[in-house]
Amino acid sequence: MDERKMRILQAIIDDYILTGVPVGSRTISKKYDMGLSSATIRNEMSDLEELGFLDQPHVSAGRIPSAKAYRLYVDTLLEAGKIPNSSDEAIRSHFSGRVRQMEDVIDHAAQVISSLTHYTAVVLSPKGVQPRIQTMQLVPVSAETALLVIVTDQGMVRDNVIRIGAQMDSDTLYAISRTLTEELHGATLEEACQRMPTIAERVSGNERMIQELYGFFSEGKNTPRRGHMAVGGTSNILAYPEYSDVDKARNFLSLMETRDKLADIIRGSGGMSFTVRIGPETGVPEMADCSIVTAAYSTRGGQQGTIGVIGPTRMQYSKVLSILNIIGHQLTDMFNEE
Amino acid sequence: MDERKMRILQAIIDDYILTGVPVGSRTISKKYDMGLSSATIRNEMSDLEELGFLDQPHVSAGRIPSAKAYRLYVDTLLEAGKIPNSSDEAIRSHFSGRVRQMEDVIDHAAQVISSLTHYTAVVLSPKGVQPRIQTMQLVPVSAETALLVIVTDQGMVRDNVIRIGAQMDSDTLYAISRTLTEELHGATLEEACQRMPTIAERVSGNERMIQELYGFFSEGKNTPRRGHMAVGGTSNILAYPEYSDVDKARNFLSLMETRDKLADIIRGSGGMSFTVRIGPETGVPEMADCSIVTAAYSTRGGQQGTIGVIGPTRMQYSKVLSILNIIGHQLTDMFNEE
DNA sequence: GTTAGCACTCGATGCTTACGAGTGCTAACC
DNA sequence: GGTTAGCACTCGTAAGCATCGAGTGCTAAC
Repeated sequence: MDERKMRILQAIIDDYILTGVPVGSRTISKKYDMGLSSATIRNEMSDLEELGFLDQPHVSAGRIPSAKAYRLYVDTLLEAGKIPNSSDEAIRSHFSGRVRQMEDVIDHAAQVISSLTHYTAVVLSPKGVQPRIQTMQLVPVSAETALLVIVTDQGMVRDNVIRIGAQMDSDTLYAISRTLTEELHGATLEEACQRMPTIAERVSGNERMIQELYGFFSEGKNTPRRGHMAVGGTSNILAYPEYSDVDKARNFLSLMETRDKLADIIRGSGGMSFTVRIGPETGVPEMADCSIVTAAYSTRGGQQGTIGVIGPTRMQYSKVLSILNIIGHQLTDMFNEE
Repeated sequence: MDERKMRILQAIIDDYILTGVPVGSRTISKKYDMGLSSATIRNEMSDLEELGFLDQPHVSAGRIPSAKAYRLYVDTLLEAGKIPNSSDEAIRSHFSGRVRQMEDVIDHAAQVISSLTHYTAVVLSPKGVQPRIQTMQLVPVSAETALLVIVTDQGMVRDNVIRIGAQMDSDTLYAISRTLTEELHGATLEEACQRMPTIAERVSGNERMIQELYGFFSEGKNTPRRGHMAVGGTSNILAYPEYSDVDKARNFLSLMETRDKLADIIRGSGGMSFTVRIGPETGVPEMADCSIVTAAYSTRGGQQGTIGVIGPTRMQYSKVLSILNIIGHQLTDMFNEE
């Protein structure tokens, strides 16, 4: 695998990413002036095919890069560490200065990424360390219900309507809230469950509410909540001829709709700062011709969130990596300064 | 337009909805035993075409119902008031008894509707009367930020992180919350804006917070928040041959992604309890071959929410209407009992 | 080692033909 | 007069077939 083969392979990948059409020897020798005739290229291509870097759809078509080729290509990109930070400013301007809910930011990020890349974008809210309760507060809603608001140490907010046994005024609820915060400050949901007996003692005469709280905690602890997830640009994939087959497209799109499965797939990347999974590497049959690129961002407290792009294997990896890099940093900055 | 024509038209529509293939005279005379020969049917079909109820893709194909035919069909359905309540129980069981956030219910409803109908479902949160503030509460989040929770008279919850000028402990925030609730109880967001000067006086020394509150109110009042919207089963449309054309499918899907536009379209139905818009009646070019069926549900306080189904013009109207009817009632019940 | 030349492959394109579903019309029938 | 059998006609679809050309692999000359 000498340097010339490398250059030729590079050219083939570039061309194929651009056009999506199998590329022939003449194209390479003319368009990317290598100073070599098509016949020579042909010989090299034959070698590259033997090495497993190229596939041939059929004899009289050109070659297309194999997953192995993309892998090499991407590894080279990543190793060189040359993820360009082009147009950094332009991208940053997509996020206005207004302080917002984390969820809004996540939704927005998915929009921005998908519209910049023209692929499908997925953004997952941070997750990692078990969140710990910082403050609890009950807000009266109606005679029989109250809103339970929990602020975690990560600054995340979670709320849920619960039934309270009897009508209580705002002050009573506040008093209970203080007690709850006192007892549960710093606790994970799991610990909160265990401490319920103590709570029940201190807040006596509210069995109904205690029960609801318990239900809420244990539900929260058992369903490892995937947190918030935003998906943008699902229809973008249809623009690529790889998915002009309606059945394939439908499979893909319905996968995008089963949020839990999708979240698992995206999270499958582990906590690496960058991950690129190419075609079969994704391990998902519906994504045999897709690649998934993910990047991590983090919030204060070390929780890790994931942003990702799903596109055809012939994806503009370099562009995607650079965009994810910038937006990942952007998000990290935003969540840390808050 | 005698009764026999009506029966024939009915049969044609039924068959076309079922198969999606232009239906010929022989099919009608055989499959739906009318006691008439295909020749007679042919004559009647010719008449029906002249009347504008049938279209002919080309000479040697069968006929397909026109939008006018569907309109007649649906009107008959609706007038007869015979929206069947079949399998009511089965559908109701999809909603468990647990009290939940309105948003969860809405998301869930979209899932249920799309999986029952196999079309695309849209659910919009209630809207109508300007919501009025019932309770306001500030919950400490970090040194510089607090979570502002607003409960409206409809039992809706809205929250937003705001910056507070200085560090304040929970009691201080609670005291301010009480003042805010006192001053703003029963106010719309618009009125809340106007009353800010009074607030500023009573809560002096917190310019930063006052400013943030004002920003929040005026933003909320100006962007007529579309509320929450859930979409389910967008990929279902691809199962119908009408959308096997990739370009068409892409247009449709990207329309489904531009949430604001979609919300406008669905809301375009007004507050009617049932609406059916067929093909061109939708007024949306991307939906020329689609129909939109909507139903209303309501919360205590008379706010109106909308549930809707988007599918091909040859939609199973009767089934869809019945499902929307049941789920609409279901939602109304759920939101009223709370 | 490189390259021109050439036979060969095989999908894509386009044309012709055959088929058949379905129509409209006419004439006979009840 | 409504109904129906019969038949010519239309037109989209599928199948068959020749053609084209992009691209290859191989060989022989440079």
